[in-house]
Amino acid sequence: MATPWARPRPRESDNGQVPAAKKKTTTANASPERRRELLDIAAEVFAAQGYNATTVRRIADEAGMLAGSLYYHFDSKESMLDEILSTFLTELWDGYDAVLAAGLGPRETIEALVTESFREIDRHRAAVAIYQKESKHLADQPRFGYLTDSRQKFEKAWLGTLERGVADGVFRADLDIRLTYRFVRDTVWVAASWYRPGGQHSPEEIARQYLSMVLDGIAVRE
Amino acid sequence: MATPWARPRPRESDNGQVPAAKKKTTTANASPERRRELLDIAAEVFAAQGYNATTVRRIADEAGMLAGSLYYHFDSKESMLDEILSTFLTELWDGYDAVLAAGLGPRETIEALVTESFREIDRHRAAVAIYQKESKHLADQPRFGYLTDSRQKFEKAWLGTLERGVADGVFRADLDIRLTYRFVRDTVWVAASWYRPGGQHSPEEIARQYLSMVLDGIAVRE
Amino acid sequence: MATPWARPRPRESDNGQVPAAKKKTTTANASPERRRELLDIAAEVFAAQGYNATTVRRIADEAGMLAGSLYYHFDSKESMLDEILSTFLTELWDGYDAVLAAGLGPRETIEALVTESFREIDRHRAAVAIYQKESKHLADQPRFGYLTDSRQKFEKAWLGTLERGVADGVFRADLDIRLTYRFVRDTVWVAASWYRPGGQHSPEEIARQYLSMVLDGIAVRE
Amino acid sequence: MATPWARPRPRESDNGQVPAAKKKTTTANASPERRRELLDIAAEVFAAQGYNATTVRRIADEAGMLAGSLYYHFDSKESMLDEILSTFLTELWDGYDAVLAAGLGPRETIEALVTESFREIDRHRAAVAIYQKESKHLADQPRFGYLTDSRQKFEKAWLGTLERGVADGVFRADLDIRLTYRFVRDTVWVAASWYRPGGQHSPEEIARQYLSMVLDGIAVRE
DNA sequence: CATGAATGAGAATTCATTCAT
DNA sequence: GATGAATGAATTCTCATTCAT
Repeated sequence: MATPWARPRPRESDNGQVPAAKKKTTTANASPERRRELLDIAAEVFAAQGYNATTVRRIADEAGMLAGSLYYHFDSKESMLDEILSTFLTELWDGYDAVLAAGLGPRETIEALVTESFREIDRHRAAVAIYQKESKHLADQPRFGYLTDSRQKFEKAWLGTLERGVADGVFRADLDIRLTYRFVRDTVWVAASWYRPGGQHSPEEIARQYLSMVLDGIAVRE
Repeated sequence: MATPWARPRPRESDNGQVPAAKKKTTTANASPERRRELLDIAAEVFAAQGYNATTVRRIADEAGMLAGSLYYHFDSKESMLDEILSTFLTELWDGYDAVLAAGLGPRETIEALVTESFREIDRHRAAVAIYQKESKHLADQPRFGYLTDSRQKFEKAWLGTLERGVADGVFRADLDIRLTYRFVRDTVWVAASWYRPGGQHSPEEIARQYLSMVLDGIAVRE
Repeated sequence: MATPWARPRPRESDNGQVPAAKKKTTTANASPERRRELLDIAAEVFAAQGYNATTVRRIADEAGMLAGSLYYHFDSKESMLDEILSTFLTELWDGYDAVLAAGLGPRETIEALVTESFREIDRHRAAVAIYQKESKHLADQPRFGYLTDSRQKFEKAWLGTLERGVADGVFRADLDIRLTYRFVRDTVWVAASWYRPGGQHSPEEIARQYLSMVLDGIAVRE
Repeated sequence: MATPWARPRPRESDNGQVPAAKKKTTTANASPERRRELLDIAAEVFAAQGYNATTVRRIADEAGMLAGSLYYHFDSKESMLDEILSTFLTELWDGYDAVLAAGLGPRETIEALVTESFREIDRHRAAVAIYQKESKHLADQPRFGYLTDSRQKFEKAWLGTLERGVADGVFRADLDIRLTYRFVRDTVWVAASWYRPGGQHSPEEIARQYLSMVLDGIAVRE
């Protein structure tokens, strides 16, 4: 499902009237499966070493090919990063939008968003880790403007839900609401830095424990 | 005060057997104040752009000198990073050790550690941000082994306190203790990514709100 | 008809001693018409962008195929260039030789050569443009030695005619004869840089005007 | 003297309000003499091999340094080309403008322009040769827009003078005036391809002979 | 202390070319 | 005949670092 914040990134056909021969046949010829494979490899390395510290050669090594060969599939190192992040965000918003459209109460919405977030971390661990580390400075570049768009929509969704919860009396009113927002937000996403798919806890189980802490605190109630 | 985890980092000579002689006597002559100034500038840029993405020229520009001139003050870009991080950790542990030596109860210890952490974030924002972003992959290098040491000591302090709290019945026993540890740890440190010194809340005030959330949760108690 | 200056350019085997065997039987199987088409396309692109700046992919794009597919028809990019130039020169010399064999007077010979030249420009505009831009540095390579041969034969024909004209008293004797040669030669060939076939003037008309200027000058005779 | 067509290419200081440290200290630090030296070398190689076919390493070799070292002096290979061409055009127009401002008759203006052109060829042989070979396709790029500007101003000056000459009855009226323009223009500039400074003829002498041919033709007047 | 001019080891990227299908 | 996927060498450019002045 198309989400409004995701800029349309033309992949295959850009033309329509262009004199045929002009389209840059360069990139994106390859089969989607191979692209996916290579992007998964790249994401893993980016997440582990950081985007800048990752050489194209390293990715190619990991994929069992030569550095130059990657350019048959992708325009540039940056476009790999781009595709990794935008694919992740598209799927994330597919999930979030479904949650937000469900018309749940504030507490249930927060619960559902947290759970959905851990599911995304489970599915896109590498992309999430990259997002955490790189999004801030990438957002400056026009190409990655959608990161800013997403961040804003994200804030609106979470902050709005928290405010609704305070208004409804289900969340404490004595907290700085923006501080609370950051607390909840970070609480969830930082998990990407240590989470390993296939561990002993399912994403849902982790979500449950996190929610328990965030909602009820870690102190024993006297 | 020297802390046990901080390995003695020789500035000039790293060897141990070669008396001296050939060493490039160049570095580290400069006045300590100038060093501090330059390191502060470097830390700011490292934090903003990431260590790898930061060029030595950029730092020099910011300091109003030419890239080569930095090498009068420092051996290398890496040694700047090293000094920034180790200085920060030394001060952090000065504070933590004082807290841990005070013999407080588990809840009070957690409160004191969180408060101390926000004070460190206030004082070393840039260094903390760098630490967050870079420490994981730096820890591989022998030179930055102290990062691993610190991390372990850190885990022992926090995790131990939490366990003591569970045993004492002041923290909930129904939570996965390691998950809880990560939750609290991340909750505090991630703040460095958005915290700006001189904002409307003092570190102590932020600590209080965070503690309130972490300990009691954000949901209203019925 | 084979012209003496055109070295016999073996297509398949360039050696002379190795019988055959290992040769990549690939190339030059294609139908002559397809070859021609592709060479015309290539010539157009070479002329427009320069040989070096032209990628094999660009040519393939323009021909509606993939870069690799060109290698079914040609050994290499260089061999395309080679064939374009040698074909042009072969035809040029067919024309020139006919003129030179006609036994005309110096002035009529010059007129006929100029006219023939404009006809060649009309027919091989792209090849002429390529020749102008690239021949000087290509001439170094053994493969393109025939460019040097052609240039020398060319000089002999034109310079000789001019000298004969001076001796006969139909051309001015007060001019540096080599300077005059270059003047006339360039005067004709540079036209390839702006000439467009199918324009308002026929090659013969352009030749007439050029000749009028070259022979009589642009100033009004008092 | 500043000429209107020459876009102002900021060299040293771009700022004024920019936060100081931001200015890209990268390039153009070097002493003007060294820059000149290197540009002269580069121009020579560009002229001989073509811009595209010239590697940065080749230039560096010729200059006795490593390829990377060139980047202390220049931003890029392209910026070298840019500086070579714009310097040449600036000087050319200094000369042309002086001629055009002198208020001479059409014939004398043409004579002066031709003479000035040969002087420029004498002084900037390499730049002229580069201009001839590369200007057409460079003109597309915005960075080299001034080439188009110059070409237009050039055409206006020469074509206008020719038209004035026809009107005044000093040039023949029976010639296609645009054809004549190209004839004269090319006649002069193509000389750059064979001219070698320090040869047996001075630029003025060559100009005189060329003018004699262009104005009076090469045929003996009966 | 700082500058100016380099070095040299990569880095990303390009491109002609190959070859199995 | 043509495609898809690679290779591998070359190219431009970057940057930490050095060092004589």
